[in-house]
Amino acid sequence: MLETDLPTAAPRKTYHHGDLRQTLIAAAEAELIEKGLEGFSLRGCAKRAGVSHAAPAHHFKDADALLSALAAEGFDRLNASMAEAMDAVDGDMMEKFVASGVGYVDFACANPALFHLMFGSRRPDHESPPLAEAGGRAFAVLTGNVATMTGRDYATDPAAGEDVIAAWAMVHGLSELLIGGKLHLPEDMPRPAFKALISAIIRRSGPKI
Amino acid sequence: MLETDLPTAAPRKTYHHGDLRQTLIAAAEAELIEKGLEGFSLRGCAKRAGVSHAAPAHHFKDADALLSALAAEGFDRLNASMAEAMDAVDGDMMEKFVASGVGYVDFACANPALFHLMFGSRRPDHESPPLAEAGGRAFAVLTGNVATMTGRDYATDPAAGEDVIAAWAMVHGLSELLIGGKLHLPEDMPRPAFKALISAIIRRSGPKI
DNA sequence: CCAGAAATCTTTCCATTGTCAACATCGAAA
DNA sequence: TTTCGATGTTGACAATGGAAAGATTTCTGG
Repeated sequence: MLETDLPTAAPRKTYHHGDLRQTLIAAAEAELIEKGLEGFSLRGCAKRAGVSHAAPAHHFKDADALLSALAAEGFDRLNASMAEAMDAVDGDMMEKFVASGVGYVDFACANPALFHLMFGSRRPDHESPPLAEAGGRAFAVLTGNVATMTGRDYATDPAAGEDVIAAWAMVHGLSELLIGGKLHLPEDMPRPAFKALISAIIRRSGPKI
Repeated sequence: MLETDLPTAAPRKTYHHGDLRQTLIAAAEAELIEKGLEGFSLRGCAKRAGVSHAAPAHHFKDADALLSALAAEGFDRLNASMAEAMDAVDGDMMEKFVASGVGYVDFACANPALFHLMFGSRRPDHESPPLAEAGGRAFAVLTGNVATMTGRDYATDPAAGEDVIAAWAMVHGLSELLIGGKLHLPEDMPRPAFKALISAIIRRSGPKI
């Protein structure tokens, strides 16, 4: 194992850390990436942050609360990934819709452990306001896109439901299968080919307009 | 909490259990259903089976090996659910294809904890022969259906890849979102309406023939 | 039928983990 | 400056997975 740039203990001068809360969230992500959610340990996070094993308790009620905060941050980054992908495209609305889906899948592939925490775990408290709101914003991107394309509003028009569910299920299923290693794509598949494949598949799920 | 029919300790007469291996797998599923994968404990399984906490070691290398065996059983039951759904339909191949997808989603909804173990956890050893083979059989159902409909073989024709991936991603994404509580379908949605919705969405992912 | 071997189960022990309680240190407001 | 809340540390506890060693039963070869 060579040099890693993941956060690690850096002996500090002051008794107080200064920004332990944020440091712990970063440490939790590093812990998640290295050990996976199954091997995640709160004491490991504390060690990475260079504090004693009980220090996190002053910032997070328990280990799950720390994971909740990390998951909320994850949803914000997922939103950013989708927004960035949409902005990078200037075509019609359908193209932007597909691009946002690619952004969703890209985020999952780039952050498998985080994605798994966000969607595949009951450890974070998904009802906690910060997490629920961040998740709601991601959902809003999707419903907004569908509304723009079809003119149907998810909130008021039940007919929009099928479009929204289909689109979300498709990008989510792709993400889960890819990061779960269930799909064995060619190892050396170039980025453009990968993008084209994902885009074509996402297009199938899109609303018929 | 009222009466439960989940396996529980039944004091035994003999020193040897008789069929501890299978009993432990059943106990593991009960443990999973009640506590979730996060709260799963090997000692809890042993208690359910009515044996000491170290007894499982004689049948499973470690806790993950027990989960692997349970996951393999899960894949067999997933296969059965898909096969049953297909057999219950006598229409053209597309209808059977859609039915198998509904069987996939139904299995997930009926066994959320097991499904999560099978697809959303790194605790089972997915390379272990029993598990890998059971998973392979499920995959074969899908590729077989696509081949029957389109005449393209996944193994030899790369063009079949998109069809297979799209179909699998769609049913898998639906399953994950439904059991993750992310999709808020009307609580009282009747079974026929639910089935129609799922079928319509699966149809979108199907091959164009 | 019987003695040894193998399988199965139990008890005991240990390291790790999350959490709690008690105490120490620091900074900011009164 | 003093006091107090926020932040950090140490020590303890119960629960857990796993290893080691002993107890009990079953199997197997003579």
